[in-house]
Amino acid sequence: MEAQMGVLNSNVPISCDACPLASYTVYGPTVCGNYSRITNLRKEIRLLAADKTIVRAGDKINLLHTIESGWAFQYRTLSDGRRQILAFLIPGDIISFETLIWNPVALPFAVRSLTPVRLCTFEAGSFKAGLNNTPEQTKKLSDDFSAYMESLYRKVADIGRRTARGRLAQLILELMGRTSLRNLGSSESFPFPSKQEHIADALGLTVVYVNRTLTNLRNESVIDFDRQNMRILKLGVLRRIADEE
Amino acid sequence: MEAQMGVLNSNVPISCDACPLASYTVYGPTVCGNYSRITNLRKEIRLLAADKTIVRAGDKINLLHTIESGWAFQYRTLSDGRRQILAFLIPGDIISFETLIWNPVALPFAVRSLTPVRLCTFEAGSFKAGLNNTPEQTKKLSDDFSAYMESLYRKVADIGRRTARGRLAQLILELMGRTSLRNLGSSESFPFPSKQEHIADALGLTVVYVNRTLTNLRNESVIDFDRQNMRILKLGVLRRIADEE
DNA sequence: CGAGCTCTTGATTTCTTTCAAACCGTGTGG
DNA sequence: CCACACGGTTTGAAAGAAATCAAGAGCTCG
Repeated sequence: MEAQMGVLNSNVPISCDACPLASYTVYGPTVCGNYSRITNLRKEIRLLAADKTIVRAGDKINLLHTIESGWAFQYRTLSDGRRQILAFLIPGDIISFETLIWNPVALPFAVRSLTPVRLCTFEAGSFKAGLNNTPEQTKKLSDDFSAYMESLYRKVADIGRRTARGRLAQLILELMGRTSLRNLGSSESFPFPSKQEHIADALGLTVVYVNRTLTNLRNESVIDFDRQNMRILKLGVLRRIADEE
Repeated sequence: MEAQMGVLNSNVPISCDACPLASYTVYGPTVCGNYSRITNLRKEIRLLAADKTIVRAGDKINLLHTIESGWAFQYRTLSDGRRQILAFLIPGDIISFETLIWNPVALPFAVRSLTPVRLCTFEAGSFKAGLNNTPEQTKKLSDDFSAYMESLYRKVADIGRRTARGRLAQLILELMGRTSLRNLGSSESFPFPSKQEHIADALGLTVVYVNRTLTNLRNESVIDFDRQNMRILKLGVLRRIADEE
């Protein structure tokens, strides 16, 4: 299964300089110049099955997790159980930016594995201290944080103002872009291991309606998909839908 | 009009230690111990009429604004003009947290005045340098940022998962809480100078439907309101609606 | 006093949900 | 190796929530 995610299939920790994802992480620049600092700071590698809690909402975490393989997602639940997914996390992502900026914080969301995941865990304090303050490192941190905020704000606008088709198109394009940047997929096809239920929870829709909308797009040959992959057949059309609907 | 907001009605800049809102700002602790530092850092006071642009989306701002009186709001617009309000800003709020954390950033949202506003503007660089790093100051920054993020995440979940009544109740309670913390209102009544159109844009609804929902709650005697104020008549009921719907 | 907003209400349409059932692939046990 | 159970997907029919269209009422400000 991990092999399907295209990263690693062994349980043996590797040093960060051998990690194909290292350069994409928040600490990428630090790893490049000085990888042993990071490797030494790593506390452990955690292996988790699919659909397991990684952190709970309200936790005061002093650990910092990076995803080495597999997908996870941040979410909140309402008192009656309705769930809203705030973001999907893919290999190279950090579980919680807020912990990096100010710790310890009571997390405003929970995080759960979507597929089996391998997590690199660090202790927040020493980790932050270990981030050398090169201009590159600072910029990387800033850029990653900005991108995260940007996608969060966009999400509010999308959910608030777009139709189901538009939201879906936005989500597909966002994940296409993010997987592509990390060499996990291309603009034609990328891994998308989530169930339609997760898509629904991410877009503020019901599973049934997500299915209908997805099926529409498939019937129009805009996209094609199965349990594990999303294929974009007409990128232009998808972009138009994402922009206009 | 500014008098209605309960703060100031003169154009004359005052020193921060005389400002009734100073202790609520991000630099509150710094002002308390050392207000002259902040007052000296202040570049100018800007006066703006209602419905004027404060910053544009994409701007790389190196100025940092704090609201001294009046309301403003952060928003994004889609390509076809649909608008989503991301947050209302009230006296004591900072226009853009991101600028405080990492600058200069291309702003992921625009900000516009809702009522006439008085802004205290600072240069971002010197301002950040001027924030002395007392534990209190650090904590205040951290707390404010956490609260901001929390309300952002909650907004995603609310818009994605709640019914119109639930969203409205959430918004009213949030603003009740925030104005109350700053002595701008109470749990019974607080200033709420926005048009129903803004409420609609904040909740991802249409004006017409906001009006109907608002009218419902008024008919049920849960709230009462006019152009400038919101009154909560049955706090318990409102809380229940906010929680369950 | 009139022009122009904003708010309010009614009628209708569209989008999305809900409920229900069938379908499909996969893994499991006999 | 087949039957069955299970979780996820798909489809249909009907109900419900929210949007749209349209017009009138009420303020506010020049």
